[in-house]
Amino acid sequence: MLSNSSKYALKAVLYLAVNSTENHKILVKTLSSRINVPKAYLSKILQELSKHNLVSSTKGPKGGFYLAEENREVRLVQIVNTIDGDNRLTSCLLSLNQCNADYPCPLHDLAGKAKSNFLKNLEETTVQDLVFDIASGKSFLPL
Amino acid sequence: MLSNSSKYALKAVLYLAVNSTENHKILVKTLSSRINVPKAYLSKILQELSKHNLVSSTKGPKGGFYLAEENREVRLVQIVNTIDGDNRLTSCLLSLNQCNADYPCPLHDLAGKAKSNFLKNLEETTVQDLVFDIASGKSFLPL
DNA sequence: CTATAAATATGACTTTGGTCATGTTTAATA
DNA sequence: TATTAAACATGACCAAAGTCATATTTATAG
Ligand code: FES
Ligand code: FES
Repeated sequence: MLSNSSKYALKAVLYLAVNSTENHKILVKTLSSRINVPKAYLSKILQELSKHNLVSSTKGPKGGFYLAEENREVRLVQIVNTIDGDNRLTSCLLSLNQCNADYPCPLHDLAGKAKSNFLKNLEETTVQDLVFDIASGKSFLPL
Repeated sequence: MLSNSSKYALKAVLYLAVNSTENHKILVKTLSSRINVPKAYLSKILQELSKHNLVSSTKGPKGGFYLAEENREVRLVQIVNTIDGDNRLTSCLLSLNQCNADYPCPLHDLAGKAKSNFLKNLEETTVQDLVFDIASGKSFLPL
């Protein structure tokens, strides 16, 4: 459903969302040990996210990664699509084509509703929304 | 969500369900061209399914693959689990642990219902059920 | 009983996703 | 302005999924 890489990306963004601000940046090294993702690999993922303006960063001493206000409005689907590519979530379960409700495969009804529901949620939900859930104790950040 | 291999497995089983009987067996070669899956690869998948008694086969001249009556009662989840392993469908979206509703990750509610719904459907639905849908024009076999 | 047609078993090859290491650029600070 | 601490860029390496080829076993039919 989601690749390992986008799981890592989501964990990293959520950790930053909860723990960082513009004047409290976080080092890759720290992030790595906190969310339990290999440092070098996490680095590559963060750079990709940074290039697409989904997270913020500054170089040099006192630098690090953080989430600016704008980054908190990012929708989850942007993160997933940036890492996994666009059609991982929209392809049909049986063929490799787009899923098409007018010409549904036998599994379409089994998963179709679930799948489109999930996709819709990813499109509608922002990083900030998830932070609210965490803050209110509705969900927990796995480390 | 599903690996390529299990997509192929499902397509193959469905094709057999619709087009084969005990005295109308189908060659790998034929199946391969009909469902558009590389012959050698399909072979390997069918052998795996056969070993787990999810499809039937006989060797030698006039041999081939087919679905016996018992095979039509197979549940989709058996096919997927045989090919993909057991926990591809039950793992959490963020961590690598089992998904746990009592300690939900931030994505759990987003996808959790969808995911468990899909899983439940896979567990409840038999091959035969899908054949009914195809026969009644509710769904279509992608080739 | 022999020849042949099929699945089956095994393993090698290829591609892709994931992992890591090394060097380069940028910014702070002394 | 020199030093240094950090992200950034690039590419090599490894493991797993997917792909294919070859040899073996089994059953039919003549
Ligand atoms: S057509 Fe196959 S999942 Fe929608
Ligand atoms: S706990 Fe993460 S999906 Fe359920």
